[in-house]
Amino acid sequence: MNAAPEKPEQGLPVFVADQLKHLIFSGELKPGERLNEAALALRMGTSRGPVREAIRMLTGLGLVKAVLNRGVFVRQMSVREMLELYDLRALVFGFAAERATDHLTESHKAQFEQLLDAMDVACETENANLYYELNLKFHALVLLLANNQRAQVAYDDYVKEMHLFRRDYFNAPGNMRQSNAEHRALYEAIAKGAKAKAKSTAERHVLKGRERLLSNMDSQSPLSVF
Amino acid sequence: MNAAPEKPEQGLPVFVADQLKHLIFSGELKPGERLNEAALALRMGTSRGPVREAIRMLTGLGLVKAVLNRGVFVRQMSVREMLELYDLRALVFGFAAERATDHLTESHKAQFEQLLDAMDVACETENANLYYELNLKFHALVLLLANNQRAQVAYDDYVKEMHLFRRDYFNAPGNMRQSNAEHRALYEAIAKGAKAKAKSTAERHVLKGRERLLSNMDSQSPLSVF
DNA sequence: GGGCCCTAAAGTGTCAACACTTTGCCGAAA
DNA sequence: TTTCGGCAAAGTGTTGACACTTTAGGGCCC
Repeated sequence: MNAAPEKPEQGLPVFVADQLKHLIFSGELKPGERLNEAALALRMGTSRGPVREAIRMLTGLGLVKAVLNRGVFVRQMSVREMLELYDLRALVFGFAAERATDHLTESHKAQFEQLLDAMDVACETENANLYYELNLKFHALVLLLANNQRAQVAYDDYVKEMHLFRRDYFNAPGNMRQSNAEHRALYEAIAKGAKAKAKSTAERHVLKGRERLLSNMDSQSPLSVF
Repeated sequence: MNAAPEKPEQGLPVFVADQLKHLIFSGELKPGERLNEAALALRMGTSRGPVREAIRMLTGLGLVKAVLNRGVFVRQMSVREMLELYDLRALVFGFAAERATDHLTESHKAQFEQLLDAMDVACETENANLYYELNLKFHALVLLLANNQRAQVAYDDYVKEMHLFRRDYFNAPGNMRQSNAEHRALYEAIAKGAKAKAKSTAERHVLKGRERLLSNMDSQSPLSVF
């Protein structure tokens, strides 16, 4: 159960921080939950010092929130924050799609088509997990082609951050086919060099997720909304 | 010379981190410079523990970079990073300007006009520092009206982060008048509710800064470019 | 039975000491 | 003079101990 004694190659705090990120994004540490320094130190096989430093890194990244004398808690995203995040994600994805038209090579085209086909297969076999993975790769490829590293990590952070939202509303598959149709339209716009089309298609593709969230909110318990 | 013994109200690490941010953004700690834990601890009147934790927060924020066993260094921005940052800043500012059309009140209009007039005065008196301050407030007001807190802090971070660029190229005033003309055009577009116009005007306004940077790079020593 | 205070346990905040790594200096050999 | 080896100083990495705050539980009074 102990963490792997693998790589203090970059210092214990970094190692612990990576472990914690994994615990958070995998859902083992749930939003709102408190992080116990002593317990974590024991689990990671270090003293509390490196654990505290790791936690401070996460506060800088906005993954946890510290309250004086009471501990640090995994950040909880409100609906409002989630909606705002969708807006920014759509913005950056649109930006990336527009730029991607300038750096598309044959090799990239092949990757795109391979991904699209694989996602079609995932649709037909109703394999939501696989589709999710491929979907991430598709988006990552667009961001890569945008040739703007800063935008790339920003988008990546946005996606990761969305995992801090409580999971209940967040599992609306079934529109995989619809989603992949949008992917194809986006790819074709990029391949044609149609910048404006690529941009608006990409933006709308992300905003679809925002709308899904909103309609899910309406139909669910209204007390958790604000 | 010692830091004010004012507010451990939020914990020493947070206090130290704030001090460090101030040292960095004020230029007292220059990009590339190393942070000496013991010296800082002495200066802040604490032990090294809280200093280390504060530094880890800054690494999470991307303000400093740690190298194992060799210390942490104030981050240095390359030209490429600076250009990428301008792109994102333009994107977010355009987004904000578009949204701002939806939340403009009479009170805000008054604030805008007051700022614009004050900037005109700053232009005529060649008061670059004052213009810079007012300019920040103008942009902040647009972001406030966008009604998206996440975009607001993102934009703020972008602006602060640009201070990590070496200062040499970064002092091209003289186009204050031109700049304020763009401000006026942007405000008018927002006031009219012309979303597309507001968006494109805002984007271009920021990208002007990017172009200035590029032309400055061309005319200066070519060895620092990459 | 319900509410209040008091106390012990748990947990966070801070510190000083120790171990290890890097850096700079000095002298000896070529 | 230059270079290489090694020693000492400086600096970072980590730890365990101690102080303080919060929390939970039990007993007492009303």
